[in-house]
Amino acid sequence: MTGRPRDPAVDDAIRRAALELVGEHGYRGVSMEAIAARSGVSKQAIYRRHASKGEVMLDAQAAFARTRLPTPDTGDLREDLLALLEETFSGQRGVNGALNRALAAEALQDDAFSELLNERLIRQRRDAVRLILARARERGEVAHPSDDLLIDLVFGPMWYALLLDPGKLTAEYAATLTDAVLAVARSHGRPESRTNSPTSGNTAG
Amino acid sequence: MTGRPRDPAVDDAIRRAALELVGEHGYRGVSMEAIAARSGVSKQAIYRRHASKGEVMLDAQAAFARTRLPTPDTGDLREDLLALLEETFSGQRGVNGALNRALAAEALQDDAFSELLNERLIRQRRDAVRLILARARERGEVAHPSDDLLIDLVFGPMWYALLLDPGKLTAEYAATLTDAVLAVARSHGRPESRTNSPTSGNTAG
Amino acid sequence: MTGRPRDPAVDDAIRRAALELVGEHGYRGVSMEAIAARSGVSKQAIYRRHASKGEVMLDAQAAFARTRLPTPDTGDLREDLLALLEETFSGQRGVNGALNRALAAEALQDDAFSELLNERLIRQRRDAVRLILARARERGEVAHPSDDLLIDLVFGPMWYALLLDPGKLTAEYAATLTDAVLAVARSHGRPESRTNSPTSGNTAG
Amino acid sequence: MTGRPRDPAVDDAIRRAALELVGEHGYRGVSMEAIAARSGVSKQAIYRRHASKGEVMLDAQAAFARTRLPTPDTGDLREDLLALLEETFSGQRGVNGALNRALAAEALQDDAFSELLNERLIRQRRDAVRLILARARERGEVAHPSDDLLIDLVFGPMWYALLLDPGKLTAEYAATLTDAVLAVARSHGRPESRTNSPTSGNTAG
DNA sequence: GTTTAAACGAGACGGTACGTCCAGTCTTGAA
DNA sequence: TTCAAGACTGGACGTACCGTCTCGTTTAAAC
Repeated sequence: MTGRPRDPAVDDAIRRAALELVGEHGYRGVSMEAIAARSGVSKQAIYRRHASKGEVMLDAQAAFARTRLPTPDTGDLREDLLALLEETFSGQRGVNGALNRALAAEALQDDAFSELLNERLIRQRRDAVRLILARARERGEVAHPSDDLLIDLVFGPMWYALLLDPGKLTAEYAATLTDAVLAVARSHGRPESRTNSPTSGNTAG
Repeated sequence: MTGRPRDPAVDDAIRRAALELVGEHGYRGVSMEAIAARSGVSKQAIYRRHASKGEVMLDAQAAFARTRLPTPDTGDLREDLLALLEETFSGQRGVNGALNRALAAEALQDDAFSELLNERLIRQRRDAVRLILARARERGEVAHPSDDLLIDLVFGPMWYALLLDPGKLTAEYAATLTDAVLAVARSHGRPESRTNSPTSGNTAG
Repeated sequence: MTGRPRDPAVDDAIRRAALELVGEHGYRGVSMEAIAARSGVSKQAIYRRHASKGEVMLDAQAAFARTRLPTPDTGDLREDLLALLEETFSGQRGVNGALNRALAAEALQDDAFSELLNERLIRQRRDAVRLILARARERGEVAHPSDDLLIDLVFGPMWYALLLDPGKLTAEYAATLTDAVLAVARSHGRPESRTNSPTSGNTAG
Repeated sequence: MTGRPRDPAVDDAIRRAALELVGEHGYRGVSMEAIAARSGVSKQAIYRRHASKGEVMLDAQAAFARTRLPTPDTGDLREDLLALLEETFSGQRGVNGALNRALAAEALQDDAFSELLNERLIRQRRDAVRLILARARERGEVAHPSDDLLIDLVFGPMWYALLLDPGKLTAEYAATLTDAVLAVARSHGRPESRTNSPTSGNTAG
């Protein structure tokens, strides 16, 4: 009834092989077959744990990513955001970036996987920003009513860059984007009058 | 030296079959083999034109998209942007949306294809926004120095939504996003003084 | 290290399908693809066993031929040879003959396959004749020093007929050829004196 | 109505390319496509002249072979035969041998081609031997009633060797085979009594 | 200790698609 | 009408993975 317990070394071997192979051949160029061969593990053992290549990769990624995720708290929204963005952007280089792109690719073609990715990776990042915003909101730095939109403005351009030009994710771009998000955060999220009369402020009063 | 010229009817048949099949089985469920069978065209003929399934789809998509692409000119940035976004968002439903997601997935896994996608699809959309921004800038509606950032703020969240939750792309989200972009456009793109005099809040008053 | 053992039923299915298809469409008209389809076996499974269509056919042929191969022992060389030749010639009709011709064709174009054909089919037939000759030699019926030449005289004309006119392989031709081989067997394999004395004709008298 | 006449240079180019390619890649490894490419001639031009690769090769071969074909007339059957066989055997080396094997392969799988091969190549060789035999018969050197059988004994083993072991076609084998044919030629083609009584000669008397 | 049951490697299995090659035909423009 | 060029359909090639299925062996908990 109990049977032989799963060997944790097998899990590790799979993760290790997966990451190596992505580094060498890209996500596309990796097959379950190759992971099995490289890891010295049978295909059966992999399929016992993961339903698809995507899940293998997500597992490998999560095992790595779990360590990080800082939520700076400097008392200043701009500094907090900037720190988070710089950290996040710089993490999109190398194998890690390749893996992220691959996971996104998988999610784009498979709703169930999209769900999974959201749960295991995306949500945590969004929550980190949400926490920063909550603190800033208490300090009166945020006028905009929707955290979610602000978060979209943070990560949307990041994934967009990952899609078209990963090289764009520099510290400079992080700063530019931070300032843009700040501008929105300070706004009320409703169109101001375009007449620009000095009394426009009164409409809110 | 001349040889028999390519038959344009073949190009059309390929495009038509590709779109039909994506509609029926999704991008994943389409194979070059199936496209050839459905279109009554030989695989050779397809490979002569396109290097991969992605290119076939991109070509089919581009042939459709070429017809549209409105650049509203109402004399008001908010209205122009909103119109474009609503139009674009509503175009991400159904087969077209599925196709866009698939193309993005492909681009995420293949740099060469990413390039191609940029050239044939992305650039045109960005240019449409760029034109709208240029007109608004002349009218004094845009203070932010970088068109590119503003454009990133328009399309970044769109692709981000396509990745995680395509259902998010409603007219309402278009409006919310438009206002956010406007807020940034009106800003100077540089952080406001953070000297944090207790009266700083009054500047808005 | 052990792995799942090969399924002998697969071997059989391949052989059966191969023979059926040769009967229906001729060797030329058979493809690996068709063998796989007809046998309900994957192409992989076939290529795991055989490197080419030729090998598949040879295997099928050999599996059949293995059952037969009589070596008559009547105590008389002529009768033994005649029986073997009649049996062999009559076996070159219908599908079997077509198959033999095809195997020969394959061998003519591929040295490695020639080798294989020799090992698996030809050698056994030659050995059958060799055995007959050995017994006859003990009885003093064979003067010619070379078994191999005598065997060549048996099978050479057979393949030659298969090449140019398979219909020639009648019982009558078997008899004629048998007598010719006998004539050589009784000779010493060296030219008789050609001193050409006018009386040399008398030696036969 | 007359149109442009065919360019004989095209015929030559085809033949030349065909022979070159057979030499380089073997008959198997030659395609109409390759012949066209190598010769700088369009596929159309080839198909206008020849119905198949086999016919191209037969044409190329015939253009070469037409020059030779000696029918020695030394006044002695053995010498005539030996000369012919040595000449013929030595001609089966190199490209020529490869071509002959290929033509045979083609004939084995295609009755129409077999016919053609017979007409254009085989018949002439048989006739050469037939002529030699006729002269010998007049000199009383041939007792056997059937020229055709004797000819089969000459060429059968040759093709047989070509099939299984072309290296066998040495001058020595030519001699051995010649002697065997001679033995048959001197026989009556009917089985002698095996009792070997000295009176056996009388049965014919 | 012995059972017992699951995990393990190896690798065969039916499928499906891949991207390539060649056959034989057709279509262009030039000679 | 031929010619070189090259597009065209059709079909098979041999390969690569997929996810599943035996095999024989190993391992640890339950008896």
